Amino acid sequence: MNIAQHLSTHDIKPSYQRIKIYEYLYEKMNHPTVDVIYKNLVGEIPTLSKSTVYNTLKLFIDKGITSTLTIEDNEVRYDAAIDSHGHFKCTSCGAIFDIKYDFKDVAMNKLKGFEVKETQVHVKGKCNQCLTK
Amino acid sequence: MNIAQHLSTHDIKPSYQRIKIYEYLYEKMNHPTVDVIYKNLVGEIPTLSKSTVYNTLKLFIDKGITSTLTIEDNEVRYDAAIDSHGHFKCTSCGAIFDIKYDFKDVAMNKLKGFEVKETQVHVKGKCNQCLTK
DNA sequence: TCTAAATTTGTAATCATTACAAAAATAAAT
DNA sequence: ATTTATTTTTGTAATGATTACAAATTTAGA
Ligand SMILES: [Mn+2]
Ligand SMILES: [Mn+2]
Ligand SMILES: [Zn+2]
Ligand SMILES: [Zn+2]
Repeated sequence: MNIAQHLSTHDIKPSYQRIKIYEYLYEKMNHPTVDVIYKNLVGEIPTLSKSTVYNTLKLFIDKGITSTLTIEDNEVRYDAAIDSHGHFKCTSCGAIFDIKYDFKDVAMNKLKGFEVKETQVHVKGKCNQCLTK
Repeated sequence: MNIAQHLSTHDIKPSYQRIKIYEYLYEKMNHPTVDVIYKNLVGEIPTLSKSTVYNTLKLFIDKGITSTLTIEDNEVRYDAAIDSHGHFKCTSCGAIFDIKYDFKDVAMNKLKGFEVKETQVHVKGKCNQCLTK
C-alpha cells in the first residue's frame, strides 16, 4: 500500500506528518489513543505537536479513511479499518481485538423506519491469554 | 416500586438525595447526563451539589442498580435499566431509544475462550419522527 | 446530650480535547 | 530567483467533564 497515494486519492495532501501518522495507524492496527500515537512518533519527528495529531486525525475522519471507537469513556481511540466491525477490550492486559458481528440480528426489530448511519459494538472482559495464566 | 426499599435491598442507605436521584433515573428513563440530572433536581433540592450526583451515581453503579452508556465520546449517560440492551441516538433530535439485540450473533465466532463481562451496542442515525418531517 | 460515622458540599486539581493565532513550509505568481 | 499567497504545523491558552479532597452537615449510636 502506497500511503501518499492513498491520502491523495482521498483528497488529503500527503505531508510528512500525515504520512507518518497514517502509516502508524495502518501498520500497527492497535487502536491507539492520540497520546500513544504522539509518543510513538515524536522520536522520529522531534518537532511533532499533539495538535498536529488531533488535526490530522480529524481530517482523516472527515475524509473517511479513519474511524473512532470509544470503548472507554475517557479516551478516544483511532482505527485505520473503516469497515463495520466491533471491538473487544481485555480489562486485564488492555489489548483490543477486532470482532465481527452480524448486524442482521442486532436491533432490527425496534429500528423499523429508522435510518442507521453508524454502529458501534464494544465488549469487555478477559482475553484467552489472560485467562489461561 | 418503593425506591427507599430498593436502595436498602442493595445495601445503599436511602438518603433524600439518593432517593431523588434514583427516582429521576427510574421514572424518566431518559439516559441523562450528570448535568441533566443536576439541573432537574436542583430546583427541588436547592443545596444539591454536582459532587453528590457524581458520588451517588458511582455508588449506584458499584451496587449494581445503574448502568452507563458512552454513546457520545464527551459525556457519560446513566440508565436505571441494568439488563443488557443497546441504544439508538438520533443525531437530529438527540433522543435516545432502547434497542434489543441478540447477543448470539454478536461476535461469537471470534470470542471463543474469552470471558465476556459487558457489552455495549450503540447505533446512531435518524429516528422515525425526524425522518418524516 | 455527646461522640463517632456517614453523607453532602464546595473548591481545587486533573486531563483530554478544542480554539486560536503565530511560525514554518509549500505552492503560485511575477 | 524573489515575492506573495496558501496550507500546514506548532505552541499555548481555554474549555469542560470528571476526580480528589477536606470541611461542613447530617445521621446514628452510646
Ligand atoms: Mn478495529
Ligand atoms: Mn437504556
Ligand atoms: Zn488480556
Ligand atoms: Zn429524532
